[in-house]
Amino acid sequence: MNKVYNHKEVEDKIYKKWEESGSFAPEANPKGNPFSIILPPPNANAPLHFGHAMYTVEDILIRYHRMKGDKSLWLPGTDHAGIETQFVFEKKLKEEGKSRLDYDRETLYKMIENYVNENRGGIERQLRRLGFSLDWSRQKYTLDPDIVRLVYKTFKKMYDDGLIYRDYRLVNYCTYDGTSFSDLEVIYEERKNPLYYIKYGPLVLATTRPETKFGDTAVAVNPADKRYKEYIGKEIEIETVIGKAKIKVIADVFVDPSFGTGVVKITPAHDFQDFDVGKRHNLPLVQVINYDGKMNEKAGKFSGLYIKQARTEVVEEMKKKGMLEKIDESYINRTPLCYKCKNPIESLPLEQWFVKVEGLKKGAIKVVKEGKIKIYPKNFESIYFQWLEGLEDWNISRQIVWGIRIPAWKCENSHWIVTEGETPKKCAKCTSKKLTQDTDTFDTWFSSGQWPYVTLKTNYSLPKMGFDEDVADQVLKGKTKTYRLRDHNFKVGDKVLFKNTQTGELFGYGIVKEAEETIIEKINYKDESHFKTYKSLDELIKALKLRNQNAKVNPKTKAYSYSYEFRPLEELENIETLFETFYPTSIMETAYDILKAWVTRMVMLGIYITGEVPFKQVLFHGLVKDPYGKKMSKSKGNVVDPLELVDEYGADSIRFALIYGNATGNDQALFYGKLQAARNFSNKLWNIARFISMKREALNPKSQIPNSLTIEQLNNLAIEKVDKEMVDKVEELIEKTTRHIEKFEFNLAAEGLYEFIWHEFADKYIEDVKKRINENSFLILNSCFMIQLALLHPFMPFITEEIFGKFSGNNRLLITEPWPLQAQKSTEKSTENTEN
RNA sequence: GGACUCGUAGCUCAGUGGUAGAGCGCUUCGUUGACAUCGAAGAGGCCAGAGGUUCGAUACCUCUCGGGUCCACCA
Repeated sequence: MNKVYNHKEVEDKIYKKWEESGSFAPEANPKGNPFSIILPPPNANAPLHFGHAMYTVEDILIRYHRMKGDKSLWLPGTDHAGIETQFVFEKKLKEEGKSRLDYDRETLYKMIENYVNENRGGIERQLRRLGFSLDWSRQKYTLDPDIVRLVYKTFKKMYDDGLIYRDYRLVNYCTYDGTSFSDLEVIYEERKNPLYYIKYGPLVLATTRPETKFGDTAVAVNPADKRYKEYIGKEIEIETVIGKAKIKVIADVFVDPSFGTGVVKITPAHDFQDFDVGKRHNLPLVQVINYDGKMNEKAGKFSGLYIKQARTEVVEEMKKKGMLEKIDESYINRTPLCYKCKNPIESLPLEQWFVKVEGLKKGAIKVVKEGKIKIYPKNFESIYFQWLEGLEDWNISRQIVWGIRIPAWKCENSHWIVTEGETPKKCAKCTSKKLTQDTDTFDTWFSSGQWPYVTLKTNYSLPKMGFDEDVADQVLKGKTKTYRLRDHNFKVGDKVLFKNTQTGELFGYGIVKEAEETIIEKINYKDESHFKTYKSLDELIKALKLRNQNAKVNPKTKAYSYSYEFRPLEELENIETLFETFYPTSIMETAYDILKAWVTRMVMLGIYITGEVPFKQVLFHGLVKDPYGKKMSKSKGNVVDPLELVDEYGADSIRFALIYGNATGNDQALFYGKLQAARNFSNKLWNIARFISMKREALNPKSQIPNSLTIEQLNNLAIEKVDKEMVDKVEELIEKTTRHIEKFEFNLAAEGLYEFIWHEFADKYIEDVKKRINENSFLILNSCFMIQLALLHPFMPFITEEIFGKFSGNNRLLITEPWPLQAQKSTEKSTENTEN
């Protein structure tokens, strides 16, 4: 062993070992209680940023439960991130001097698809480097055909249940990006917007939007406002920049008499509040701004001008005609902006699909109130409730191509036909065959809001067998074939899924018709390996003798031959999926900043589709800021690639540093000192291991010294007072670490381990035992350390696994070793306690 | 306007109803075999301020001040 621990020599090797052992899949503990976490899917369009390293919390939980013997599933996936991705891509196009309008829908989609696919592999590599024990065989992507099919189904069901409706309403519309947005995607900024006092016949009103004047269908005053009492309900004659007009004066309580002059113009087509007022008073909707951000023909001679230009020119004209009483140039208000491009968001009337949230949100509130979902840290509960209580119907239409296209068609008579994805032949109402599909796609959160359900529902619990393209083709043609496999031990009648090795797509399943155990020989020939099968070991030896080779047969050369009866893909839907075992998932662990956009939607949709909550617990972690405490963002250029730091400090140190000294749910700034401390800690571990292995050799190089003993065995072994105390303290450490992990106090668990291993075990105990080491004290020393390694494994998996491997020497892996237990309290002792 | 959160050592942050903790930094000392990515010893805090509850508050409650975040959205 080297004096200094070198993570670079260890990490990739260990990760490969884990993967090859199949430990990441729930099959590692097939009989345990199910425990599952779905990875919050990162956006597929970009590499991970440092904040994603906080997934460490999930890995800690998964590794802990796996060691406890639970059937543990951590399911990875990526999200197509509709608007985010298309926005990034369009920016790229713009840099190349092009625009999305240069391409038709299909071409643009393909281009974005290619762009995204380039990044997806990178994300996977990053997650592996951080040591995350994700079950890669279950990986999912929001645009996988089987996922999309389920999303369609949900939409259809909601439509049939009356939970989805189409409505002509105001939406937040970005005329620059050409799409509408949900309320969550609008940001506000304080801006100086001059307040114009305009003469409206006998009245004067104040507005920041004089250019929308052409869309006014009323002016409003407060019913209690004595100044304007005489005008209420009457029509007044006004002068406008495009001639004389008449307009109604209405009374509505929403008008604040103290603002401006106490008179408001009502433009139902371009203001959310006015839209509501318009509904209350039956006012017509006059749209004067088009979706391209220009004034339309209703604006007379100003039509064709962009909003900003139109405003300037309208004001000029008003000045000329003496229609302006005054301008308050210093007026500041909060202007709605597009969260992506920062251009002003317009309120425009548009026909869209909406989700009726009333019932859904009540259900989502109820399950948390009833404790069916528990939220940690607890204070996020109030944010959850607050958001849901104020939630209004959810606009799920997006006018972009990147995403899941809405499976709805409109016939020539404007009837809508919603399907589960298939193209309808004719309209059900008027039998018209002239149908056009809605060009919009779903809001990304509509699909990711179903993530726990769809990922588990499209993953089958049967084992998967990969087949090459040509073999797959043969199987598809219905030929029964025999295949040789090394890793499985099936019986006749077992079912196996067939997967295309190249594309990863499932193409059917097979039932084992014949199964035979064989011996295989691996022959390396010109960089390629071939396998030869023999019926028995004797036959193999005979063959080798013929070739004048020595018969060195590895026990792993056992193989199994099977022939399958092929069954088609369509039948897959009737096969048991992971859903049955793992839904509801155990914990949803994510950054708190997507509580509203994602967590609430998963709860609403999860309950709606499955009748059950999608997860039993929600655990929030904080954000990782840059070293100055500022939020990391691409535009600021302070984003840190986790791989850079993994290279420098090792994955274990990154993981440990993120957990240590940070209370669950709190933000933290990236702090290099802490990374260094964590790296020093791993070196400390390494040198403890080095010391112990040196002593092992010095004591008795040949004899079999057991690797690990339980606390009970150690209790019987410890004679010296220091040893006894050490065993007691280790037992206490087991209790403490377990308790802290169970309570999601990962920082306390990590701090406890750090403190104990370094300052108790190394600084004191080893220093003491050094002078008096013998076989007995060595056993205690060694076993206590093995227990500490196991406790530390979820936090620092690589180095603990590496040391464990060096000590145990056999094929056991720490990742699937049992979690250390305290000594069983003897009945005698516990009666004593109760008597006291 | 509403909600949440933070204020503890020089810096970054844990923590607890009962003598105040870690990492980094700082001071002094230590080179023989686990480790200088180390060890030993040490300096450094009226735990933002005020009031209340309590035998006792840094912790619980109220208010004030000062950071941060989120929501609503102003014509």
